[in-house]
Amino acid sequence: MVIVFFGTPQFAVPTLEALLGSRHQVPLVVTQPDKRRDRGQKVTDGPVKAAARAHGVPVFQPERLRDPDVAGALRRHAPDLAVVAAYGKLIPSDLLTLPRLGMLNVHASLLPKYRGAAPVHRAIMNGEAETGVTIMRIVEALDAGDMLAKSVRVIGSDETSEQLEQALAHDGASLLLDVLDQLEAGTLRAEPQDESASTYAPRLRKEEGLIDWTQPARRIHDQVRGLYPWPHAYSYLDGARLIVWKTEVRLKADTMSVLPGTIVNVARAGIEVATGAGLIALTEVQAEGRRPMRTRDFLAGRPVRPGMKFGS
RNA sequence: CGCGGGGUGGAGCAGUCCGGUAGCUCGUUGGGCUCAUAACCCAAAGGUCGGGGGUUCAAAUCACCCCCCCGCAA
Repeated sequence: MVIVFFGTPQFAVPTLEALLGSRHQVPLVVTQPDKRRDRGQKVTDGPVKAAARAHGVPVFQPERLRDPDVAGALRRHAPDLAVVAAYGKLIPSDLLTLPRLGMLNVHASLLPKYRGAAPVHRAIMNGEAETGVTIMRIVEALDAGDMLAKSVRVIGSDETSEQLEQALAHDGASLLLDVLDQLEAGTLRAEPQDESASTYAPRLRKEEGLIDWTQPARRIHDQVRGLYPWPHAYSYLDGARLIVWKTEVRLKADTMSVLPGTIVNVARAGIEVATGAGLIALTEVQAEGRRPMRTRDFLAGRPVRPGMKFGS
């Protein structure tokens, strides 16, 4: 089949590469316009753009999908199908029917749960035990199309969004190839989503990284790994912001009298902080202007003592 | 030219404003103590102070240029 690919971030790359390595043809990759990012406002290629160029596939970066030349550009390739993986914007309805067989989406959740932009991060932050990938048809409503295939994946108790997302990206890539086989064989079965069971996983905001120490240790741990590596969890110590990269939940019940956010023990293995329920040990942190480092190293040059308190 | 922070033995930091023997915590190596240890005691090795030229009797420290790292913002 001739397949046009839509995608932008790292999550989409395995799917793109799976298609490029398959018997299908990908004549065009559509990705978000380059943005100035990083300090110095440099313009750098996004992951999908870089991957497409590395494979010599033409890249199309329309400012707006509603622009008339977009449909024309797609039509020129007479696609049988379009595959979307984390493109970053809604596809206008008049484009959905442009490919002969419509458009499919690789979504990183077990739909109808976690529709939206940040399904992986939200699943971890909510302490889910498992999640997965769903291949669905794209319809006008966000992530509401009929489901064609699913794969389930267990979430490790210390797994980060970065690790989980990468794993799901590969699950999704191979699952998509299966679906394409079934599509061609005519054996595909579509299952409608149960609207009443749907939940929404909105885009992450920076402020969600601020740690609320009155939350239970388990929940803070989920927040830290869910927001890893972006936008990351943080707090304030001695008036300076401290990014928290890695934590461990400590099951100690003898510190209930200490105010949440108070450092109760300083050890090489981690700075133990009182929370709303239990202790949490900070094992990898990053101070302002510094690189991320193990707590052991952080402590070598800083006067951190029990009794000090994190602000929020 | 988007804003700001930083680059000092292997790691993390102090010293820089007010130039003049490079320091702290840890690690490493050797020795000691101990039933034992991530503990403790003694000793040692290890540094072109990011790079370059400049000012000076003298530069980690002052002025200038460059490189690299980090956060914010996007």
